[in-house]
Amino acid sequence: MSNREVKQEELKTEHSECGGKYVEMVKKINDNMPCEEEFYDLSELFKMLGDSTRVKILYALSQGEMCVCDIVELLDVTQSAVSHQLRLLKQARLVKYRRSGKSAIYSISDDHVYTILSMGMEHISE
Amino acid sequence: MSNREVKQEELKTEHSECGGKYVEMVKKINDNMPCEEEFYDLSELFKMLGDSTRVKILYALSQGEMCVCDIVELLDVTQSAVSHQLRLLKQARLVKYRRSGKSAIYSISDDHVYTILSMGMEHISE
DNA sequence: TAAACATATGAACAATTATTCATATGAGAG
DNA sequence: CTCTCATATGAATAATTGTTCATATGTTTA
Repeated sequence: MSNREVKQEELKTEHSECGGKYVEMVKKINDNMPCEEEFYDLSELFKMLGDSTRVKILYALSQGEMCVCDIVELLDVTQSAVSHQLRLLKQARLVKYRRSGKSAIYSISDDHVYTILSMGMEHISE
Repeated sequence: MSNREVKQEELKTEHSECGGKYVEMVKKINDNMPCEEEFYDLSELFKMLGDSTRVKILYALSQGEMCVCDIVELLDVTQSAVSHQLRLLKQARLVKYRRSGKSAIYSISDDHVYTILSMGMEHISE
């Protein structure tokens, strides 16, 4: 018996008495709940945006590709800190990079990132 | 002399030699950088979405308002944990609530939240 | 008013995480 | 090959944060 089935069983038999008004809805939602992994990935994505250094980096890169030393200069952050954060962003596939001589040129890896950022900015200015 | 002006001064005089290719662009971006507070607020917003319990709660509420015990049942989380997280979400104005008898009915506070969530879900399924 | 239920909250603990410092790697210039 | 610049990385530290447990608050019902 899967976890989901167990959960439904509980829904049928053990729903608290708090109202009952929502029992049906809850049952329905439960049937269509994204799986654990999906929620995990989603929260990991937002976690990446949930740090002001990283958000600054992403904002900068959203204006165009640039190398690490540009970012260091633009923001008020150590080279080491920027590099560490870029590694995380790269792992999360939010940015990509290429080497060019001594420099490493970073850029936003796809348009979704930019859209999410804009949504966020729109939201905080209401 | 403001911080921003100092920054620009540095840009003119101390830009690393790494390329120079981006100096002009960096200068331009620097002039239009959102302020520290804006970045802070933005990252705080995403931080709220950067936890799988909270994301689950928000997803549930995106399907319709419900009381705490519904959420507890739907997700696999303690009542206490849910309550703590709801407080944070409320503080961040991502959810609102009203009392109805013994229950507290929570709901998403505005459509932006839903949009950002959807964007995120779209992104992770590429 | 007492009992039962729904929710909230404070304190403690464990886990995660961002930054710093020191140093390593990589790449071009001389 | 050596020096210098650009970037990366490991270890240590400090701070933040999510959950749990115990208990408090608030609301209805008997």
